[in-house]
Amino acid sequence: MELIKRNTDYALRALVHMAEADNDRIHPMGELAAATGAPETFLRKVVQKLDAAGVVATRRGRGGGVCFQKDPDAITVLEVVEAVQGPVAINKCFIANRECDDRFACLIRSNLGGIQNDLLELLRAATVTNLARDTRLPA
Amino acid sequence: MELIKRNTDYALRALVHMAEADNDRIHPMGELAAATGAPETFLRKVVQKLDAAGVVATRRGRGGGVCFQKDPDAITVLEVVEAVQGPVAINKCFIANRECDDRFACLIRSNLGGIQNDLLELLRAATVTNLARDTRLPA
DNA sequence: TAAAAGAGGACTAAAATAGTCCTATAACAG
DNA sequence: CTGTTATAGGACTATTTTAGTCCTCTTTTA
Ligand code: FES
Ligand code: FES
Repeated sequence: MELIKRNTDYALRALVHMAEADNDRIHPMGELAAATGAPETFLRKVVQKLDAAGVVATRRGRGGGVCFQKDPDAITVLEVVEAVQGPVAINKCFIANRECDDRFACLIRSNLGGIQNDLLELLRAATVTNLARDTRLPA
Repeated sequence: MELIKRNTDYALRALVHMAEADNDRIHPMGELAAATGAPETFLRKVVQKLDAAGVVATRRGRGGGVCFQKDPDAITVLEVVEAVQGPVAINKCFIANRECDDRFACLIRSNLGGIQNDLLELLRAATVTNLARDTRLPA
């Protein structure tokens, strides 16, 4: 099982690419598709979601493309994942309030709850800028 | 996206049920199916994997069923998930070594690596016994 | 030795993921 | 004011994963 699906992977690659090719340049989809290895038509859909989430902005027409709407420092991995894939949860019952019948219900749920929170925190702690700089190297 | 799929959910429910109905009793599949709400034929497959992983032991024939092979204190959520669903990863490249072309490859991977480890640690920290006792209540 | 129980493989159904295609709309250059 | 370049967005399809069923076989013990 992978937490990050293809669409989010593409999104992260695109954002990292944009963060590397510094500043406020506008990046046409074609460039992003080439840079990420994603099919352009598919990447479009992904970027549309990032746009809807306010992570990037897009412009149509000649000279159009994609640019950051938020500072890449402030874009967390969690918000990218949620924008592109939808909610992240350790178990179904943390997304919709189903799957719970009286007996097991809240023992498992309440104890997994801690893990759920920690998981989200983990994803919230990493930003696009983090991903774009190799943190393995000494500062 | 849910980290824990139905099969693992059933497995955890069954294990929690066994841990609650204390000691070394042998639990027939029918009982576990009723207790978990899982279709019995499906639960069988799940239990077989727990068996293969050495988490539980099974006995055939009259009076047969399922019992713990490991102390429920020592059974981590991670090992249940891995036994039933297979490997857990934040991204595909942490399972198989694909999906990586030179450019993005290791920046993203190396930085997500930390999250990957933390995630596994999180799942390793919780045991079946933990799940069976409501940790919200004061000690 | 028959009934009760799990083993295991082949199969099917449903849902999520990944991707395509086609038409429309926006921006700008000439 | 029109053609070209670009994204928007919906409908569609293909592939893969998840979930579940079914049937036959073996083990165990009353
Ligand atoms: S809320 Fe999911 S098993 Fe109880
Ligand atoms: S290893 Fe997965 S994107 Fe580089």
